[in-house]
Amino acid sequence: MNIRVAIVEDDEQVRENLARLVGEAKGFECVATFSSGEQALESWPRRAPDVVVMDINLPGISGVECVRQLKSRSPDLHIVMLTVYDDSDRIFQALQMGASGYLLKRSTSEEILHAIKDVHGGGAPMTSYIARKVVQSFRRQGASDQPAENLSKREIDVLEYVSRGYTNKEIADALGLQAETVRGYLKTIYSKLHVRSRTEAALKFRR
Amino acid sequence: MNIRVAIVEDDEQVRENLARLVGEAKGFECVATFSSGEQALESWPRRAPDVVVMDINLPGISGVECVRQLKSRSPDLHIVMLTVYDDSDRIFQALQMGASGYLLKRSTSEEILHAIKDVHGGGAPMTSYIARKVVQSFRRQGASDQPAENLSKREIDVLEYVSRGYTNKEIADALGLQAETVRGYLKTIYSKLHVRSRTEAALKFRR
DNA sequence: TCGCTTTACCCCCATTCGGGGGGATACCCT
DNA sequence: AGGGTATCCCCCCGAATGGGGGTAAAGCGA
Repeated sequence: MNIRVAIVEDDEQVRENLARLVGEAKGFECVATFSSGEQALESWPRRAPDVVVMDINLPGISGVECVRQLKSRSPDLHIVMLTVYDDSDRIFQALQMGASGYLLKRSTSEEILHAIKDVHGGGAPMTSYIARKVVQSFRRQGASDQPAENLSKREIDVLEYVSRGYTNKEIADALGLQAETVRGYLKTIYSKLHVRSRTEAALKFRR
Repeated sequence: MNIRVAIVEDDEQVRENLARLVGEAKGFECVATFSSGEQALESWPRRAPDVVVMDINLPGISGVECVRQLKSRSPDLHIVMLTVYDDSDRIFQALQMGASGYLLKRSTSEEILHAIKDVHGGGAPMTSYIARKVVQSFRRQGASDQPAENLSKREIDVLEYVSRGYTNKEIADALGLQAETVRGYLKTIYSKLHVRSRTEAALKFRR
């Protein structure tokens, strides 16, 4: 029983090479190749592949978004992302969306086939370099869960209103402050929570 | 055993009248009066009152905010709000913050004493006029819980990114759209969810 | 008394956002 | 063929937001 593999990759060279590698290897089978996320989502085979090898950097819709949609259709799908850079933000996003493994594009043929076999068996393959990035991403986000309480009383007051969808002016009215003061608190809240918008802050607070 | 009552009301006339009413009535006792939310929060008696009568419209911090802070200190506190207008927004806010009852300022002495006795016994007294406003508020907010799914596929895609704290531009990149298109979707999302900001939409989506 | 934090306020500035208009396809249903 | 809906794009505008500075008083522990 071959492992059925699909490939989503815009670079023709890389795509062809991957397809040939998978097609010729014993125990593997390349059932589809796509040059964009849109194409993959449109022409997705009725009989789903076992593993998808997906470029994280696609033109049009991103690899991360493509992962999100594929996983919502086939939750059991195993997806290996291909990355060129140490793009830890995107790596973390893809993790959240349900990707299982990460490879650098310059991996060897053996590493690639091993990774496909690995995710198919439920593993989470990634190079040690990528693994370190992933750990860093998790730490960055886990770190803000514990010490979320180095916020001052007043900052928490403000955050509570933010997390109810209030505007700065409404918060100022509710707390008897100037709108400028509320903005001042928000700035320190953002830096303490490591976020860049009120929506992110609200979501982190209402975790 | 008297019902221990505290009063928070900025208008001296109203405050005095209420204090006298409560102080002279059998079974009631006025243990504190405050002319502002700030004063109430600062000088809150160590021995908490049973019931608080609170003006919803205070100078400085609002009655709603005062309710929020008092309830976070004493969750068992029963609070009756005094309202002059048919301010259904504030009424609903105070409800969320933990107030129990609502009175119009022009209520009779009997109505006021009855309301205090009522909340003390676990009731939720309010005039029929206010009750109707409350029901309306609930309907406005409950209505958007059920038919949250008249959103189109694409709108849900956008909303999912919004509820992860993405900006419009980031969403556009992820979905392969123009930022203007994302804004267009957001506008219809807001009207369908009856919200006015991405933060509110995100919170409602992640209900 | 010296730092330190907290609270509260202020300025500028570029970008983003929200609300109001439009459009243009395309599809489905009747 | 007409009505409805979904998708995608565009304009304007004023307000809100986020990021960068800053000041100053009050409180607190060392």
